[in-house]
Amino acid sequence: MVTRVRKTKSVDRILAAAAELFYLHGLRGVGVEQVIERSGVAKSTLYVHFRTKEDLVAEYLRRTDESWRARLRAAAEAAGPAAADQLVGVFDALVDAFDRHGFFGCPFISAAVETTLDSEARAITIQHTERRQEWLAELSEQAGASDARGLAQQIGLLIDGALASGRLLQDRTVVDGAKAAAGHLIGSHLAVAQPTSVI
Amino acid sequence: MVTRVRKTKSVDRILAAAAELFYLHGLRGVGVEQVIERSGVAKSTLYVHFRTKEDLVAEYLRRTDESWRARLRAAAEAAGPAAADQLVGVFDALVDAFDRHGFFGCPFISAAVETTLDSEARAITIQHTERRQEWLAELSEQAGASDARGLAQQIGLLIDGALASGRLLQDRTVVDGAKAAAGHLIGSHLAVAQPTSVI
DNA sequence: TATCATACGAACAGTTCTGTTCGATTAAGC
DNA sequence: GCTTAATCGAACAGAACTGTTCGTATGATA
Repeated sequence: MVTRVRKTKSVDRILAAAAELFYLHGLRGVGVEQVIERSGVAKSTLYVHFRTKEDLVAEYLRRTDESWRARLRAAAEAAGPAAADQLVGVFDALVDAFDRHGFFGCPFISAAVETTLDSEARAITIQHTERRQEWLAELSEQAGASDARGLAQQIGLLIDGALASGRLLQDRTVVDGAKAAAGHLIGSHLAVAQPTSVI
Repeated sequence: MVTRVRKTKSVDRILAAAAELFYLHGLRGVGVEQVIERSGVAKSTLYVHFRTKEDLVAEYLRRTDESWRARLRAAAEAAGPAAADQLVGVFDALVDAFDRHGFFGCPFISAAVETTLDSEARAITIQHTERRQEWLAELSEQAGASDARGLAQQIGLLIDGALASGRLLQDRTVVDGAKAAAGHLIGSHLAVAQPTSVI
């Protein structure tokens, strides 16, 4: 049992170090040497748990997929019961991320750039995006948008744009701008669905 | 004179090859060896014209800055004389880019991920974005937006989002979605400025 | 024809990176 | 106390990458 605990600790320390480093410097900007130094494990230990660096990257992305979508969901739910409010609330997750540790984008922006077309990493990244979009489309539908997938796509664009620009400019107003834009877009889509409200 | 021509040809061939390769595989995903193989020049020739790989990357980004902004401008002007139409027309540049050679994002999304904070490449990238935003803000002001910088920022988010998502998903509908979203956002901003039009 | 800049090509140095190997060590379970 | 699984550490192999060097070739100009 305790052996199990030790084993888990090693893997977790590796993945925690990898997450920090990959997040800051990108997938290709971090070598396994840096990961082992930061995590404090021996290189041979790392290669016991991960066959290649690619495997490590893939596992890192899998974990990040879940935690990142969980954060988006949590931010949405914190915005209240109305689906329209939740769609706007999603952006509070970006605000939080920015305030917590500067802003280096969600790791999937990096992954979209730094992975080859045929890699497992890219497959995971695409799946992450699709899951996110599916969820945003559900929310959009609950909010009463006539073109739920279209609204979801536009909100997704704002999220990705904020992550990319935020990383580059290190300017938190982009996140606020994204949130405001989302509000406008949701308003536009619902106005079409419920013509009574505006026109 | 002819020596000048030859010299220019070498540099241009190097930069053309670099542009293609960097665009497809990212800055860190391309080695100088690949650049010289593709351009057909000797390695020593490359290092005559560029002191380091970093210098090559910087020059590549400088040229791309100009050509990319020129394309955005051309697409905007092709949309007609009205500033509001031009703001929407900007996205036709993305449509064109997608149709021409698949879609791998503008190189500055890659550069935002793959450059270190203190690099010249990042400085050029930031400057590129600022110039683009300044221009978008001018257009927004001409269109009569009350918060021109705010509108420009939101349009910029859509552009960057489309570039990032488009690269990942290879789906051209994201560009159409971005364009539609821009239309909505411009409408919202102008509605505030000119209350007579909607409410 | 002599000169000068440009480019070539091929070898080489030095670093960094991924991945391997293996004997020594630690600690928990029986 | 013995066994077993996990870890360590340190060396090593092999590849890839950046950057250098230098003798040679080419071609335009004077």
